[in-house]
Amino acid sequence: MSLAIKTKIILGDCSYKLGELEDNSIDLIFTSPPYADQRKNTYGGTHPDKYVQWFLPISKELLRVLKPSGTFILNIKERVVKGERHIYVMELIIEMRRQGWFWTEEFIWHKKNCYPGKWPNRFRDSWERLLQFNKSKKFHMYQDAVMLPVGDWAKTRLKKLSETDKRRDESRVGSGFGKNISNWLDRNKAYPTNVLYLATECGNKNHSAVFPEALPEWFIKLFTKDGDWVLDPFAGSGSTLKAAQKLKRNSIGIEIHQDYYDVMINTLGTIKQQYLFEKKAKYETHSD
Amino acid sequence: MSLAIKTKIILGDCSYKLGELEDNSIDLIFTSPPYADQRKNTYGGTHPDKYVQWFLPISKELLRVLKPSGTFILNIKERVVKGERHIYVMELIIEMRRQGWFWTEEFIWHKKNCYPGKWPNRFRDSWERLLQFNKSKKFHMYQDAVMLPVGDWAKTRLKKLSETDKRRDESRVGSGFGKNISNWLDRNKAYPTNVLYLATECGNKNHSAVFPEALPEWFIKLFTKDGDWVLDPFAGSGSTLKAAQKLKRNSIGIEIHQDYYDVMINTLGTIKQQYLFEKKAKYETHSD
DNA sequence: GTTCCGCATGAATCGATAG
DNA sequence: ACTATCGATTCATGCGGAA
Repeated sequence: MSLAIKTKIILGDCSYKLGELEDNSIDLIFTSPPYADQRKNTYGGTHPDKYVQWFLPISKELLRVLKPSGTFILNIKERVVKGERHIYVMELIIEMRRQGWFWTEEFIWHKKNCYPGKWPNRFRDSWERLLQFNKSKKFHMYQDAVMLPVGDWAKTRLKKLSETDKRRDESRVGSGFGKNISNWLDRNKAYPTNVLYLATECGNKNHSAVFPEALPEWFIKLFTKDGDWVLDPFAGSGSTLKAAQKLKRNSIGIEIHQDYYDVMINTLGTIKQQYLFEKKAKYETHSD
Repeated sequence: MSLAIKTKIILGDCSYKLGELEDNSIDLIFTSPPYADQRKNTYGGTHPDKYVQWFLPISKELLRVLKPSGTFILNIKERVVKGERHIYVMELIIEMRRQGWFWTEEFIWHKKNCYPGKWPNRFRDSWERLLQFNKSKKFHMYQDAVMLPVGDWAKTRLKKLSETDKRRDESRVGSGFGKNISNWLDRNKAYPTNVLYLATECGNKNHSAVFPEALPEWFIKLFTKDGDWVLDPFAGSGSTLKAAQKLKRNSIGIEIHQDYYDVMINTLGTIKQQYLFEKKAKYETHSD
């Protein structure tokens, strides 16, 4: 038994590939499916009127693979169609509840930097939904893992201190000084709210992510613990998996597009699908 | 003819009192109806399951009284029922669209200071919906009225512009200087987004408002001009009407509760319902 | 090494134009 | 009439090169 963390990437359509995963095996699903008719060049693009119909079979599979104590976070935003916000997200929530999901909460991602533009009838859209669904009303939530510094005054000081602390932590492990710092930090921490104020990461990489790594990171901390299993059925460039690795969680990503798959293989250093099937080992939950 | 601004307050249930208003006469409806089961002591308290059914006749009347160029802003947030967010807001949006409303946009009120509290399965709720509905796709919007000072990005640019301006000033004294300045001022402002980051007003008063005055103020600036008509069918302590007065808009408030009605009468110095009926003058759109 | 500046770029949306 | 494509608009961010 080692403490090795697994990151498994599957190339293919999650509509089919989810069938390979076992029942009640995933602790957190965090994903951002392609929005309706968006990203046409990389994904097919689903018409807004058919979006719910397309997504429901997938969400049914997600319900199957999720542990009863697990959580599903769905990052989504309805687009504007003919001057109106389309209602497919509303309809999806209603239909997923019929499917057996509990719609526990709606978090908001308030984007620091949103897309530019000016229109006579509309301002720039600077927020997205992070819908929390659960399989049961008893789910795991580790609130202490995402506590925040209190107030603006503390924020600036904490930033500097935490950076200093990091460096010290690397050079001198267990010097006793870090403990003082952490005590000081604890006293100045508060629980966050259901609004996340984060910037998008844009213009840095070949395949830029649709959300910053801090987003999955926050939810992974909140809803899982070390060694738990995280799933992203629309893995894209792998932000969710990267965050999971960083936090020592096992993870599975499914991605239909070869380019993104390659990016993940190169970036994450993973157990590939081939390995899985050659060994006839599914994503076993025990460690090697 | 004077430029006097009218503020009219009607005591009664808006389900009935809206019938007294003329068709196509209101430029902006801004309201925050009693949330489901939330204010049992002051209002009847509508059960979440019957909320849509209760609200639809009211929204039908609102559709009638609104000008085709007008806007309806609905401040609402679904409550948690048995560990889940209830879906009555989703259902309401879908049903109001069937009624003929366009669901143009969803603004978010991101609360700077939200209610304290701690629960094992949920963080504090720090946002509310501000649903924008329209009667037609051609509605009035005065975006310049709500422009904001630009952030850090502009500061650098501003520096450069002022330098350019200086050079121009040196080479051509007097000519075109004013024009440059006005460009400079214009560029100092940016359009806002669809997220409003405002603090709640702490309940220092007897009848605390459910939203800060800055909230209706922002939408009144954005969707009306001087002398337009603003309606709040759930006027409460009168924040909407106060903002309308301040901005020189005519307004009508309907309030079912005597206490709140009295507060408004004392605060706003208004034309009362009695006056209206004695004179047989409805809320005429011409000024006195 | 810093700081500063320029520049590209993003889950966008509208209106006009073309087929 | 209905869909498809294109240009214009616009701002926070991060990167790279320069001072």
